[in-house]
Amino acid sequence: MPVQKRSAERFERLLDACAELLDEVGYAGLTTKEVARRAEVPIGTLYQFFSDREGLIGALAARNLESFLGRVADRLEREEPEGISGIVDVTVDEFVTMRRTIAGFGVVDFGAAGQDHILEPTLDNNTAVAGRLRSLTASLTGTQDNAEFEVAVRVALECADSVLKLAFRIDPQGDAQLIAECKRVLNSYLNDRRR
Amino acid sequence: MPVQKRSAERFERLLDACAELLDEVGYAGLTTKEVARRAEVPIGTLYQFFSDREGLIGALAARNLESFLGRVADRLEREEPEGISGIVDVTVDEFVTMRRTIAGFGVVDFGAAGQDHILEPTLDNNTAVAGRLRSLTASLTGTQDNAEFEVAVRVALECADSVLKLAFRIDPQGDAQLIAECKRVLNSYLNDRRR
DNA sequence: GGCTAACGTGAGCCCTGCTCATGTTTCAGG
DNA sequence: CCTGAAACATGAGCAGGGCTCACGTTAGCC
Repeated sequence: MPVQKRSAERFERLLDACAELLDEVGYAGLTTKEVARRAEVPIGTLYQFFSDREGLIGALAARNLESFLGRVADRLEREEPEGISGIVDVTVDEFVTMRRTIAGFGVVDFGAAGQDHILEPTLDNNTAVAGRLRSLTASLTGTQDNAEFEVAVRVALECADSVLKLAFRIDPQGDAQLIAECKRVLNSYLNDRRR
Repeated sequence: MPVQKRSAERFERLLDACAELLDEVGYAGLTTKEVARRAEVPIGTLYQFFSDREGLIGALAARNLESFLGRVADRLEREEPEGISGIVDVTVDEFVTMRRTIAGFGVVDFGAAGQDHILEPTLDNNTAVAGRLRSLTASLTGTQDNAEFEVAVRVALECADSVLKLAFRIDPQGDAQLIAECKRVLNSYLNDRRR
């Protein structure tokens, strides 16, 4: 991570260029040379900030995650939704909104497929996300924040991620029916689990 | 697709080598040069059978799909399981078995992530799989094979795929608790849906 | 045997990820 | 203001990957 001011700007520019390019050419088509060219940063500088191509994409994923958690935390605090389905609504809707508005979010969200352990070196990505989400929601639901609950959140997160990916594969704006189905899956599962 | 005998053998050897290598070096680390070397086939010949690297992996995914559908169809016919949860059991268990025994299955199953439309050019992979699974199960359940049901199968498939991927990320033999959770998700969702 | 189409081959082209030797800038402590 | 060291900047070039293509070999029909 850079500490000086110009470096920090370049760092952000590189992430922005990376996100844009992911939307244009996809994960496999992304080249570090083109990212550097877009950001108007020499290739050597890119490699001063990021260990390698995966590190670059991982940093983008981390930025996405922080942004997502911030937005969800804000809305949960403000709206204090009721019960599981309220939290599911907020979380899914916020994910959908980001998917529609944040460049590259559809390709890497919190970590590109196949490529893991980029957010926390010892955890796989969605586990890291689940951990953060769990501490966010446990207080709201009053649910015991135990091992059972942890598993439930992890499973729910995997399902949500995959069904929403499907929703956006069908329709670039996100197929409404499938977004509704996503919530249905989560509600059915999480409600059944509480017995 | 090759037609002569020696070619057909080489074709299979290439897929086998590809599957092995995927387990060893992962999706990103797979090189066509190494696949060809392993299969003792010149690199030019590989490109006579497969349009490119993705075509090679796509062919492996197609072979996996046929194998999976064959196994599931066999077991469903033989055991005639009761209700939704019976079918879920058989299907998930068969997937888990293949995941444990078929080389490369954990990496590509029916199509590597991010990379789509390799089984059917117009459909995304899991939609193609869902279509095949649907015609397999519709007769058994007596369920109307309608649009509603199609959506349900697609959603269920995405969830199953992602939760099982998680189960095998946690434990190379497949975490038993998460495999159970996978069935739970599917049962909760599919039962709730029938109302 | 002759002929054509299918199959077989691997040196090498082009492009990519990444490095590294060499400079330049920043800034704390004097 | 000076000075030194640490942080930052740079881009030619290397290693290695995907894929091609011009040229050889075989299969199988007449």
